[in-house]
Amino acid sequence: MKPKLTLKQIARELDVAVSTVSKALRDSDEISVDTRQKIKAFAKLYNYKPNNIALSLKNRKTMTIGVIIPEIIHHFFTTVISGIEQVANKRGYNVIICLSNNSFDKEVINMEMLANGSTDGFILSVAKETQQKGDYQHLTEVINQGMPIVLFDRVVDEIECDKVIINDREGARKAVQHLVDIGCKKIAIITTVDYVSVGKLRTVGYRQALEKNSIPIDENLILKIEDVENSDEEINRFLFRNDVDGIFAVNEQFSVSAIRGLNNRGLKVPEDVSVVGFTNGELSKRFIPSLTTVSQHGAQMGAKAANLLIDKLENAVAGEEKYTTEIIETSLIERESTLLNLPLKI
Amino acid sequence: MKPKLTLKQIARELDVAVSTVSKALRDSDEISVDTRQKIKAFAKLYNYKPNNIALSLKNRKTMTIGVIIPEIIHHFFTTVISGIEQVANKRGYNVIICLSNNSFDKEVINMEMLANGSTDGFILSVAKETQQKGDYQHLTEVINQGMPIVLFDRVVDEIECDKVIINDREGARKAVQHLVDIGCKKIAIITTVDYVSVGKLRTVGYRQALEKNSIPIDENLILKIEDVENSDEEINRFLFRNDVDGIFAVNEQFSVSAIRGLNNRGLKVPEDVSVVGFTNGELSKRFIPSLTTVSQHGAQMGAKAANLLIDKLENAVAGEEKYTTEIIETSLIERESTLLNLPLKI
DNA sequence: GCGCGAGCCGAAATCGATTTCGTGTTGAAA
DNA sequence: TTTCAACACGAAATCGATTTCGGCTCGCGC
Repeated sequence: MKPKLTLKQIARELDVAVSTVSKALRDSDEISVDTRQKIKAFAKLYNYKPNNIALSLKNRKTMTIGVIIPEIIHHFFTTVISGIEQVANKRGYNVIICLSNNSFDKEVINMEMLANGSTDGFILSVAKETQQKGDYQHLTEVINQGMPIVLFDRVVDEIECDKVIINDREGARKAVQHLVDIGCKKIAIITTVDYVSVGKLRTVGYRQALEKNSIPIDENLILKIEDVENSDEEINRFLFRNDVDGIFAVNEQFSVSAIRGLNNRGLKVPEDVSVVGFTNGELSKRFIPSLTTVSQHGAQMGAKAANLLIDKLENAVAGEEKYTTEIIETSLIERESTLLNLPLKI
Repeated sequence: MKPKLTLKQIARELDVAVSTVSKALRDSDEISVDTRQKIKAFAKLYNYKPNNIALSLKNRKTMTIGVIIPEIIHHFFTTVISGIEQVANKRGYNVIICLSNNSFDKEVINMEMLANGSTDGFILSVAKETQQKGDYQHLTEVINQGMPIVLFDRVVDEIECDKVIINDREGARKAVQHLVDIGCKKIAIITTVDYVSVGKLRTVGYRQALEKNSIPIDENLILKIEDVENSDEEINRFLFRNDVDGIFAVNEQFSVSAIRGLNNRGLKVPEDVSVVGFTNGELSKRFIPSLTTVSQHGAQMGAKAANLLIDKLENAVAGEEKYTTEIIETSLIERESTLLNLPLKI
């Protein structure tokens, strides 16, 4: 077990000064070619790598970005992470990921932990509890310290910073329009409570689509799930007391719960009822029937967020006060859950 | 935008020495109670937080652990991460996550990036390409530098270090035994190529279970998928040329592909064929029929790995050379895909 | 009144690297 | 021979915090 090689050790070994070694390794022409080659050869031989911590301290930047997400269970977030990772690594940055588990406290703790020198900036999607609470002090504090933040997906209007969101309202509108197009008359929505920003927006899109097609909105057909853990029974009861021919569900879980509920009632998808979901995850692709769904292009979102953040980091002085909000458009992926009598496809 | 507060600034502001401030904040009795209170009050007021980078440099430890996983798509890995995160945070450590995307090169690059001071140790599951290549230099090098490593799931026998694995062979055996118990006679396995360690072990478990029950092993019923991306057609063809009444698939993807293939042939699960999968993910829980599956207890695995690593970090001098291999037992979760005529349940 | 010890505090080294500035040597030009 | 520039390299400050060690002041005892 050899402890790691430092500049000082190289200097001692070669009987030169530390500064000489440093300069030689960075190819400064202040150092003679001879000495440079000798030092570089030595360094290569013993596999010298500069200590990142020392560099971070000296340069006052860490070259890492912190990502905080509510949960990793949702496939959507994993795709976003992939996007962030790709861009960050390409541009020379590391990525630290922390989970808030949708807890306000853990979100705050994580941010504090990372803000004290560990990262140069943040990419985050706020916890459900944080949205409910409406307390964004930890965000403003970090921003005030001069750390750039990029919010994505679950964003906060009150905070001024770069944001990347998907067009939830329009995505929902497209989904419902698709249901209308294939002939559905009684379309239900299974959504979340309103304080979850994306759920709210998708509900708005649902209403707009119906209005546009002059379909009266039946408030009984709007199901807002409060307790996500036990959504199954609630959805089941909902489907037993309402007759529908189309369902728009704002996530994968609700979609399959709906299908199961319909099955319980003896109804089949897509023969009796058509279903459109949100989030193009494994579940949607592989379910039987495979799910027509609104794809959020998570990787693209992550890439965008990373680019925004790094741009800000590297032009810290230049364009100070301009914040942008990027909107990622969705696309509807048609699959079996809204098709009749078509050959199976994935 | 106020730049962050440092000890030096506090010292200047209060007209004392830097060392006094430092000691006061750490409650050293070298400093009078008066001064201590004054300094602490000031620090609290201006929300002073020590710079982690400086601490890392000084203490020669970063209090963060690096996690490198092949892919985040598999739900299994996300559960492991949750387990790691929980333990690490509880014990005061940060977690950096990097993805290798199953690429050998990216795995090496990530490790080098993190090894130079960013982390105190690693938890990793090696990339598929790395297992295929059999090149583990990057691992030995890091270990030689005195950095502890914990390998999990896809481990490498040639490397001496702590390991956490699940009992793949036994898990597979249980799964196949279950198929035998419910009356299956012709049981197929859909598995991976042999260089993926876990796939190989699960195949061994399959063989053992059959032998134990005196069922002759039909090599035609062993399907090794090479091209995971396009496994669907291969599985489909396999099911058209073989008559089976039970299928053991080594991951979720293969399970649902199999069910789809059976449906294509007009066979139903579980009425005509029973299916057992591996990995207790969202897909298994929510699929219709929901999948009987071998649960790997990923969170438990991650927690174990994190504890092993941190133990090693904190007893660096004491127990140097003792490496343990923890085995996480699996459990079989019975669901609809192996049940006949039972009420739906999740 | 002097000395000694306790109580408080400050200077400086340290972690590992970069960078500015200074210094010594050499050569050539005057 | 003197002087000055170019060249090669070294010393030291710096980033932010900790910690050792040394020193000052005051009070108390003799």
